[in-house]
Amino acid sequence: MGRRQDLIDTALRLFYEHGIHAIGINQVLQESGVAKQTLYNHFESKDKLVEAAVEHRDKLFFQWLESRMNSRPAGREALMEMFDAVHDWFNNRVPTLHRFYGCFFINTCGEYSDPEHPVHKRCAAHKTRVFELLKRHSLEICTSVTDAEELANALFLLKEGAIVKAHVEGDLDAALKAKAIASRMISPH
Amino acid sequence: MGRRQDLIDTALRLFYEHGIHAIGINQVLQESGVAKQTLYNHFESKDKLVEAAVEHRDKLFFQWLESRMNSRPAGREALMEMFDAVHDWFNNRVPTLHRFYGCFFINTCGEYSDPEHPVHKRCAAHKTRVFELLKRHSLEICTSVTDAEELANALFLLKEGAIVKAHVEGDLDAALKAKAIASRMISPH
DNA sequence: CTTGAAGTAGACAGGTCGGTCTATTTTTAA
DNA sequence: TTAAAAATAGACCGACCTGTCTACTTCAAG
Repeated sequence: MGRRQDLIDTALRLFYEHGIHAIGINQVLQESGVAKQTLYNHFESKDKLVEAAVEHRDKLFFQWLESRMNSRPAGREALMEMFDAVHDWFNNRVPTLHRFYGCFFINTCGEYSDPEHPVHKRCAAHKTRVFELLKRHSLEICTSVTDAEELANALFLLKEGAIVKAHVEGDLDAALKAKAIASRMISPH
Repeated sequence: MGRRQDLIDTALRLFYEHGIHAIGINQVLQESGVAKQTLYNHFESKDKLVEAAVEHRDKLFFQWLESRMNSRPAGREALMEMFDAVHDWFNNRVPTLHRFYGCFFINTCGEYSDPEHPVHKRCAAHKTRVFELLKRHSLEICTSVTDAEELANALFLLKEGAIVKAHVEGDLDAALKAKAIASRMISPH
């Protein structure tokens, strides 16, 4: 793996569980077993490590979601699969995503509220990427681009809402409820 | 107002904008113009001040939302008004809620992920309170309690999703898009 | 006028923060 | 085998952290 990746993995795990400003560089070093100078050979500052952790989470999450959706026929079934996938995530059945502590990107934007900050921008880019994935599948079952965008938007909001409800209120069935709503929205097509 | 409220107001403003762990007690003291000992006369620790800030935000936000919804006839119109209200919030037209930095409760849960932590619990209680408000109005236009709960849940998810989209992606029209979706969901009733 | 509560200013304590530096050891490749 | 590169441990820096303590001031109620 290499020390660089060890640092990113450990940092991501700690940042995700406790928040970024609550975790010091020394804790990342101790838990990863890497020396301080090695960290600063790979990253010029804590902020750069944060950026790398966000980028890594983006890759992990997006690839997981995309492959889950690709396991089903494009369009309606893939879109429904998204809700089953996040349901598994909420209920800690996806080890690669760690234990569920809400959405890392939402949480991180709570700590980096300035939309011009590189960390915030990376979080925004992740969400946009997921939205484009939904839009791609929505196009399969919609008669116009406008309809597809509206459907993708609706599904996106339901998914984000479910993440929030699952994390803040501890509602482990939030994804299934969102799926039921989404199902009703698509079926009349 | 009194020093205690000065501290809560200042703490809430700073916590909301920058996150809780990024703000030190000394900064709250400096910006509020209160002495350190006075803070520790009113609050036994920073955590208690955080709790008070969350409680205050709950009061501010809920009273604002409820009064906005009460300005319209109960039921469908009040529910639609919710989306107009949060639209104003996203676009910084609600001074009492400060400039928009996403949902303080969502952001705070990102920093206090343990669901047993008092701060997390207060955030969850806030969301539940809002949900109950939606349910109350949903009951006005639904034929069964089950239907009302499902409608309230759908509207809740759309609203939470819109908050996330507005904050993370900077989509200032997220509330209006959510409203359009909600409108289509209610009209067939 | 006095007494006591509340607030102020600021030093202080022990610890952690991000980050730099040195000196040593391990690893890698020529 | 040897020289360069990478990683190590850990001291060190100045700043900041939460929280305590002391000494002084403000001010209202009796």
